[in-house]
Amino acid sequence: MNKQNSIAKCETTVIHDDVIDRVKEEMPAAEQMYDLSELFKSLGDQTRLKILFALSKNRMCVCDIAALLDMSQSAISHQLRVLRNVRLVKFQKEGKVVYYTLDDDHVNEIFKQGLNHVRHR
Amino acid sequence: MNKQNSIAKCETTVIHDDVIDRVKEEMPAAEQMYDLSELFKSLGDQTRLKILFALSKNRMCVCDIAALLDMSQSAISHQLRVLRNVRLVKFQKEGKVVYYTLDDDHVNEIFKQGLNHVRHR
DNA sequence: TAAACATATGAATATATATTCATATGTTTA
DNA sequence: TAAACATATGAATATATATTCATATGTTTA
Repeated sequence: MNKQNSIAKCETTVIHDDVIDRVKEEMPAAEQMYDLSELFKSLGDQTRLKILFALSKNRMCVCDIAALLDMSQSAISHQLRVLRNVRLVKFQKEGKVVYYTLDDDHVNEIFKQGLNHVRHR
Repeated sequence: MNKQNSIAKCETTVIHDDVIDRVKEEMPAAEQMYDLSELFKSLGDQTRLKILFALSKNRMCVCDIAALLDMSQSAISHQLRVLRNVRLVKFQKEGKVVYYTLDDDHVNEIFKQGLNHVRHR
């Protein structure tokens, strides 16, 4: 009841119906929005950012990354899975060692833009 | 004890000490990493992405956005605060209405790169 | 000035997620 | 083949966060 009221109230006092209609049509498909949010979500964590930054310099095995970041092997492995899921990293097995690398160069571009924004205030 | 053991074990079996040392030096400052992760974190949510996308098309007031996304005014207001905190949006008051706009063009660039990645598989 | 209104915000709640712990899996080597 | 090892992963836990609800704040208008 409270919810209904406030929505009704809001709808009647909307300032620009025309803008809302137009923007609604231009809004990207729900699935793309979802994928995009998953991608940025995966970038929104210091541990994963550090992993990606490290991999942008060199391929590294799980144990290397754990040592670099002073974190447990398990924690790194879990985070690498997140990065794999959004295709930010890929890996090659060499014996029992698994080497991770960046999947493509988009990451570096996104990084660059992000740093631009952060530095620019 | 378990933790100590596993870290010690890992350190002795690290594959590339040289790489680790070098990458450690090249790692961006902790504060930049933090800011960057906060920026991407703010992009890692569908509601906020939709808000940003909408604002890239037109300035809109809070009530417009709530109507567009079919969400409560409060929810939108809370999310706008997150976006303000990372300087992705700014606002102008006109009477009792508050119009929000994108703070700069970086967002659009980051968006574009993100969509490239998502579409490219 | 009082009422109407747009927005902001604190507290509560539900949900998502990062890390740990224990252990499974698969490969190499003695 | 058994032991050593690198990595992956499920369950548990602690913490972060999105939304709701109630209400405060500040502006306009009757």
